This record gives sequence, C-alpha cells and structure tokens, in this order.
Amino acid sequence: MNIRMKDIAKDLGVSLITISKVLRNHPDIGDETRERVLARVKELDYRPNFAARSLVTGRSYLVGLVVPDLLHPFFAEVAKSLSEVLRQSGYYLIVSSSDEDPDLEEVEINHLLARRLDTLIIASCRTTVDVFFHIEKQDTPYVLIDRCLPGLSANFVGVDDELVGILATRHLIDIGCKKIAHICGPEISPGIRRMEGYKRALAEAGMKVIDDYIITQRKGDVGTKQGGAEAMHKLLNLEPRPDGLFCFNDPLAMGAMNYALDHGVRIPEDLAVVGCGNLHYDDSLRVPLSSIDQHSRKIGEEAARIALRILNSKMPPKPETLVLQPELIARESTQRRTGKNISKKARVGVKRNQSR
Amino acid sequence: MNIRMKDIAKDLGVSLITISKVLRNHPDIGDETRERVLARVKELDYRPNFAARSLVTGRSYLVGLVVPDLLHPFFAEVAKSLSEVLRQSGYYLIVSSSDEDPDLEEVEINHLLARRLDTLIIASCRTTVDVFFHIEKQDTPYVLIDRCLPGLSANFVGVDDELVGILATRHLIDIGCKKIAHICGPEISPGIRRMEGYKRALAEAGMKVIDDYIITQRKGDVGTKQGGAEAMHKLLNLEPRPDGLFCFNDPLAMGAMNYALDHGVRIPEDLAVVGCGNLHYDDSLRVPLSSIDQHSRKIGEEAARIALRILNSKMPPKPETLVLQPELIARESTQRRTGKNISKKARVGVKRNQSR
DNA sequence: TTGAAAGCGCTACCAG
DNA sequence: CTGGTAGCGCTTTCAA
Repeated sequence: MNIRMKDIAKDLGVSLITISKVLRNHPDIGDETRERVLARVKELDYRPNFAARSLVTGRSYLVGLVVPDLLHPFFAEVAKSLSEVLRQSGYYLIVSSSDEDPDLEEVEINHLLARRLDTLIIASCRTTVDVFFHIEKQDTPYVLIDRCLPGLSANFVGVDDELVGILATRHLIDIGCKKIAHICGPEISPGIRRMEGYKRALAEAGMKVIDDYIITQRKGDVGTKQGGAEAMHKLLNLEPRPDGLFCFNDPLAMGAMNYALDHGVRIPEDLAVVGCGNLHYDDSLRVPLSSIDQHSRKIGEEAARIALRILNSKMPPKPETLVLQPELIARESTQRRTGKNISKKARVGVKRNQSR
Repeated sequence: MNIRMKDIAKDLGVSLITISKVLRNHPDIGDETRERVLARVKELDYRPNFAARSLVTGRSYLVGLVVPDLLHPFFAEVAKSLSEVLRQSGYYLIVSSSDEDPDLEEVEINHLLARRLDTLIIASCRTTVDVFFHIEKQDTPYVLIDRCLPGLSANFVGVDDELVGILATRHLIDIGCKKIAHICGPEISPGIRRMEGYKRALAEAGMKVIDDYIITQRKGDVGTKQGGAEAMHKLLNLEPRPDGLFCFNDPLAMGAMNYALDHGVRIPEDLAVVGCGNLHYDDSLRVPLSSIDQHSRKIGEEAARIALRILNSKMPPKPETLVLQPELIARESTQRRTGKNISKKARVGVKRNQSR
C-alpha cells in the first residue's frame, strides 16, 4: 500500500541502502545510480517515513512552541517568524497555548517533552525554575522568549523591559505629565521590569511613586481588554486623577483607553497613554496609541536562530542571552500641544508610517 | 541514557509487553501489576517514545494546519481553538503559513504530507484541485476551512459567504446608502461569494451594480491594511463618490477607513463602512467598525471535531460540509441618524458588548 | 562505490 | 492475565 525504500530498491535492482543514501545526499553514490533512483522516487512521489527516520536518528525535526495565547498579536507574530525561519531548515513548529496558567503550561511542556521534540521555545508564565530543570534532565534544549526567570541560566531572547518602562514613562514626563499611573502586568519578568523602569524614570525626574497609581492585572496577556477597562475604572476614581498612563501592553491600553473615552476623558488632553507592543492596529485605534516597540518579529527570528545553532552543534553550546533594545513610537495618544520636545516627538513620529 | 520500556520491565521483573499494556490502559493487566508499573513509571518520569509508537501504529497524533497568515486574527483564532480542542484528545497542531501563495502552499502541503500527519486542515489559496487529489492519493484525510474549491467533495467548515455579502450590503442599503462600493478579496470562494452576495443584495433593492465601485485586492488576507488604503484612494477619486462601502474583511476595512478619515471623509456621515470578521479590535478603532461575524472560533472547533471524527473511525466517513450562518454586528461606522431601521440597529447593537 | 547486518523502541498477534 | 515472536521503515557501522 505505502511505498517503502525496499520497494524502490527492488524495482531498480539496487539495495535499499543505496536509496537511503541518495535521499540523504550521501556523497558516495555514482551519478548514474543517483539519477535512476531520483527519477523513480519522483515518479512514485515517494517520501521517506519520518517516524522511522526519527526512531533511528533520535531527531524529529520538530520544534515546540509554548505561549500564553496564540491570538495575542505579539505571540502570533513570534510564532509566524519562528516558523518561517525554522522551515528553511526543514523544521516545523508545533504549537501549544498555556492560557497564562502555570499548571497548564507544565502539563503542556510535559506532553511536548514526551514527543521528544528537538527544541522547545517557551514564553513561560511560571515563576519557579523546577520545570526547566526537568526539561534539562530530559536533555531537550530550550529557548525562553519574552519572559526570563531569575536564577535560570538558559537561552533567552527578549527586550530590555526595564528600558521599556523607562522610555514610556520618560516620554510621558517629557510631554508634561505630572501624575503618571501604571497598569502593570503579571508578576513575571516583563511585568516586574517594566514597572521597575517606570519607577526609575519617575525617580530620575524627582517624582514620587504613588502606590494608588499602580494597578495590577494578574493575567497580563489574556483577556486583556476587559482588564484594561477595569483598571481604568479604578484610576478614574482616584483623586487627583492621573494625567499620564503607561500600560504593560497594548491590549490593556486599548481596553483602558476605550473605557476612559466612553467616560468623557479626553486623550491625550486629559490623559496621555503609552502602551507596549506596537501592534499592527495601534495606529488605527480611536486614539492612535503611542507604544514601545519590542521587535516581536525579531524575537521570533532570533529564537529560531538560537534553536538552529543548538540543533546544528554536536555539543550543546553555552546558553545565549539576547536582549533587544525597545523603541518608542509616538502617536496621538501622547501628542500634547503644550509639551516640550515637540521636535523630538515629530521626529520619532516619522516612524509612524513605517511601523508595520 | 534514555529509559526504555525494556529497562522498566527488567527492573520490575515483568515483561516489556506488560509495561506497554499498562501504559495504554489495556484491560488485561492485574491491578497489582499495574500499580507497580505505574509507580515505577512515575518515579523514573518515563514517557514512551512517540516515534517508535508512530512507526508501529502509523499514527503521529499530529494534525497539520496550513493557513495564509498566522498573524491574521481570523486564522490565529482558528489555530487557537483548533489546538485547544485537539489537545483534549492528545493531538497536537503543527502550523505552516502559505503567505497566500499557491505555490508555497503546495510545497508546504507536500512537506506535511511527507510527515504522514494524521490529518491536514487547510485554508487554501489555490484555485485548482490537483493538490487535493494528491493528498487523497496519499490517504491523508483533510478538512478545508474558510475557503472551498469548486468540484471538490471534501470536508469543509466555513461561513455562508454569499450571506455575508448580502447582510453587509443590505445593512448599508437599510441605513440609506445609495452608492455602495465593494473592496473585494482574492478570487477564491469567500471573495467570490461575498461579491455575489453584494451584487444580489443590490439587485434585490433594485440598485445597479457599477463596476467602478468594485475594487479588487489580490491578496486578501496578507498585507491588507495598505491594500485597503490603496483601494480607498481609488474610490475617493470616483465621481460621484460612494456613500457606502462593504469590505471583504476587517483589516482591509481598517486600512480603507484610515485613508478616508485622513483625507477628510467623515465616517459614517459621508461614507458608511462594513467589514467582515468581527475582529477583537473592531470596537476600538478610530470609528468602531460594523462587521459580519464569521464565527472564527467555531470554525476551528468544528474543524477539530470533524478531524477527530475521521481519526476515530476505521473507514473514512463521508465528507462533511458545515456552513455557519454569519451575523451582522452594527457599530458606529454604519450609525446613520437619518436611516430607517434605527430600532433594528439598536437591537443588533446590543451585541456590541458581547462580541469578544 | 555498494551492500549486509544490526537494531532504534515500540505494538500487534497469537500462544500459553 | 501474561509473554514471546515479528516486524514497523529507516539509518548506522563496517565489510566487501
């Protein structure tokens, strides 16, 4: 029913091994034999059985990706670029969502581990390293993206999250905001670091950190629009109301802005808003959203590159850490007529049409 | 180095077969033996080798997904729901993007075919059936989503695209539009059918189809925002300008709306716009976008259900076709003060806060 | 340049 | 209820 190498070998009166070698571009096959084999292979539309090959070689040519939410544009973009790069080398991506649930993430990682994938790429929502030691014990290489864990020396690709917080907050300060709030993300590295950046920028400007101005969203990357609205509801009840807001990410910012606009708050006049992610729809929102670009595409590409480097080396190479520089993209949500640095904003604003 | 069933068997003084049976919940194993095996398995954190299992059973527990663009919210949502449902039954999803390129799609399908996946799920951008006959010859079951092909009797899950066009166009007519334009998608079933619906709704209302009012975008689901802007540029140069616009999908509509707004066109006063997809950010756009919901999530779930049905049946079941009913979600981009049917719009408008 | 033997780790089939 | 025998389709190592 299904064709095997054996069949082709019999057809051609050569041995099965010859076929195998031709198919893997093994050098020591005569040109004529090679042609004959290739011709027959094409004619029969034969493809070697991956499972059999995997069994012998121990390689599946499969890379696993675990993210909180495939629908989130950031992770979707990472998945896309990752799969594009891996494909060039014959690897495919197998995807899995953790729904920002640490337990589910562990289950998923275990399932993928059982499949003996060649590498795992993980945007983890876990706060402990146990699972990763577990992965290491199975000798499966892995690359963390977006989120890193303290005390874990692993491959990592992400953005400088403290700088994200600094750029965003400093921008709000630059345009004249005096009371800057922050809707922060979950208690994992990006959330923590962006908040640190926020605090540091405030401190540098001699401004006080006011706890009431910091609203926490437990789930930072799923169901975010509603979370943003809820956070904004709290902020609007504060006295005095904040006049600047840095959101952990753009979906949160979107929810927050909608709520504010629906309640008569003018953006940016009453409240300037900066998000993070520079998503493709940012410039099409009710108020085009200033954001910090975290180079989602590049994160996927670099994670793929690291994965391939591991896959191509005999010995596992030393863990590599790649921290990308975030970039402010100013749009209308922080376009104050009165602020200083108008020229700077205008310059940065040029980015607007290039972004996406 | 890596543990095998053989090792556990030796440990426990039973045969390898016993282990295998316990791990697959085979009934004929004594309770005591089963407990002992399970305990040791857990202790060693042993997982059976998938490649070896696949080789014997001929099943990979892998489902392939081929879509034009993983970043497109529609396909991202399909991928997400698909993977969620499949996971419940132990299947994983392996993803691949065709970039809306028929040749690339063929290459990808062939790669996935070589991996002998258990099922393929495809949103095809091809216009010919050859590749699908090819798939059938390999005995790989497949499910088409979103786009179907004429003359192909295959499993299909999608939306009634003609009705999409009718609902959108009729809505524009209802609110009083007299000159309704259409930015149409690629020449595959959704694009063609939505356009047919558009024409039919116009005809039913006794309105003439004006060719100039129909702008074609070759690539309907990638790089759409710019495409929408280009199309709108053409439309604004027409005399008389259209006062209503139905766009093939929401990203196109977003690009078109941005361009129009940037050129002084008021939406909905000068131009009412309806898109399709009901994407999660539709209600956060510069002008919240009326759209036709195509039940992306449900499409993924149903495709998964069909795939599982195939996977669970000995003989391949008869191809199943599932056509979902689209639904109008009215928002501000079609909110005319002067139109009739205000009450209907208001009623439909209730959907606004439920959607997503 | 070609090929034979051995075996990857598991499951199916049938005998005890 | 338990276990032996075969073999899935391929690659690897080494001999010819």
